[in-house]
Amino acid sequence: MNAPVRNPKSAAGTRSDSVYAGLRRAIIEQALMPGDKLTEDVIGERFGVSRTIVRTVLARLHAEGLVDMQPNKGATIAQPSLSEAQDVFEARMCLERQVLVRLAERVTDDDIERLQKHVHLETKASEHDGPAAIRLAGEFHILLASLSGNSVLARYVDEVVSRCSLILALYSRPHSSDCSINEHQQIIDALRAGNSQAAIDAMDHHLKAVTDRALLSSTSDKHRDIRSILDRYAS
Amino acid sequence: MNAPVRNPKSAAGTRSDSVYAGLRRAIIEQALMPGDKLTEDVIGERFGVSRTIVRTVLARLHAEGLVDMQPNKGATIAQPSLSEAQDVFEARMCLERQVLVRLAERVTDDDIERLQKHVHLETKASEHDGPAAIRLAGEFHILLASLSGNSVLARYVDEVVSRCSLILALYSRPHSSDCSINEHQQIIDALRAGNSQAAIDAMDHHLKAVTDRALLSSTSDKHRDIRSILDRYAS
DNA sequence: CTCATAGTTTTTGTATACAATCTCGCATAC
DNA sequence: GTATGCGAGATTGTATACAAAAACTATGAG
Repeated sequence: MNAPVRNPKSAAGTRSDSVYAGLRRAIIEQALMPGDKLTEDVIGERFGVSRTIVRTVLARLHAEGLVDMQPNKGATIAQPSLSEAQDVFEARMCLERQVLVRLAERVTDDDIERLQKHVHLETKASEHDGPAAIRLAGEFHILLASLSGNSVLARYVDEVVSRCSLILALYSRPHSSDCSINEHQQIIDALRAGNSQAAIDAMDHHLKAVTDRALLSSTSDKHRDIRSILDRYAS
Repeated sequence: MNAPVRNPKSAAGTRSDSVYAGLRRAIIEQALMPGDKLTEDVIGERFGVSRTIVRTVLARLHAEGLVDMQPNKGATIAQPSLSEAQDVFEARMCLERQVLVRLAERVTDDDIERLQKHVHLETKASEHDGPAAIRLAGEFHILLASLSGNSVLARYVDEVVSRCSLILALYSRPHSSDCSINEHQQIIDALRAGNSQAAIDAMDHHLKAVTDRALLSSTSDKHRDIRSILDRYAS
């Protein structure tokens, strides 16, 4: 039923990793929308694991701010309030600035090339694959953070970027990526030139543009059936 | 066996919260030392809960970087490498600066008073209660972050400060608090005067002093028996 | 028609059972 | 004496069982 994936990545559980990855991707790509109910049985059934595993995964996603949990009422995709959203953006700005400060003084040609390659990927995906484009836009920032060489910074950036996907799903037009690829290119160019201040300015401008897109749209339907969606992410 | 604590705090589980709090405090106060084995059965027995609960708690502590987990080998109190330690300190510096930037422009007299009260607590504890002094020193920074009004910042500061306790346990003299109370007072004074730059400078100096205390001492014994320690934290 | 209510079904919280894996001691060979 | 296997016991990974709580449905009163 499920491929015997061996992902010797990091955490405790072993089988939970694939469920975690799938669910997370579904959220990031905005296939699952804020407010959607995450029933343990449903997820377990679709991914071919028991509730024990699902529960671990949901707790993890909750810790990252991607799902809300209420005692005795279960889990839903998080619906950050406007104030939470602002907090996330401010923290993100602070963290990504530090990433650029580090990168400016230690980025290698190899790093630049990887970044450039990623932007090409983004460009390609932007033309036909909506969901992947959203994910890739975020992953550019995650790649930056990971290249910075500070694992703590990398983890936190990963988290805030993911939460931003959620925020955009809530407050912006549906399926909008949170990044114009052009601005990513500007950051790379500034880094290549060794101009840390320009890179930071570009990032500031970039994130400010994203923040301003808060326009409050639909709060989603009552009880969507997530079964068919999960199937696409249970690979 | 266990007090029926009702802690309607935040997360998913209900009973797990008290185990989480107890275990966390034991780590912060350096009663449990880096490397100590955290056997699920032992913890469950001491806290009067099943392994299911313990497992949730350990996963949560792992996500926060306080415990290491290896597949099929279980959990131990985290032993951050020197490089991880540096990453934590750098992230902490970055986050706490932002906290002060925010505080400088919105701190109230009431906030100042709470901070001042906390430092008094620290002073009192420093004279007789070693473990509590360590915890209170960290909690000063957590209080600062929570007063900043940014929940994301607050959560991350909480995390890095906790990890710093661990780092100090590993690399500094045993039972040393990571803060001289005097420096906390300087930060309060700067905030009271509305001098944000002075506050940030004081914080920079403060954290730099902490960072420099990395001196690498003992890596702890092979297999300590944590049972008696847990009893003190299973209240 | 709206509201309240009782009973049924669904879903969550927790404990426990069982298999897979690891640890450690002990015997044996070299 | 050191190293190599082997086996008993301990520990973890996962599924399942069961009780408590919530959600839903349908019925009846006003």
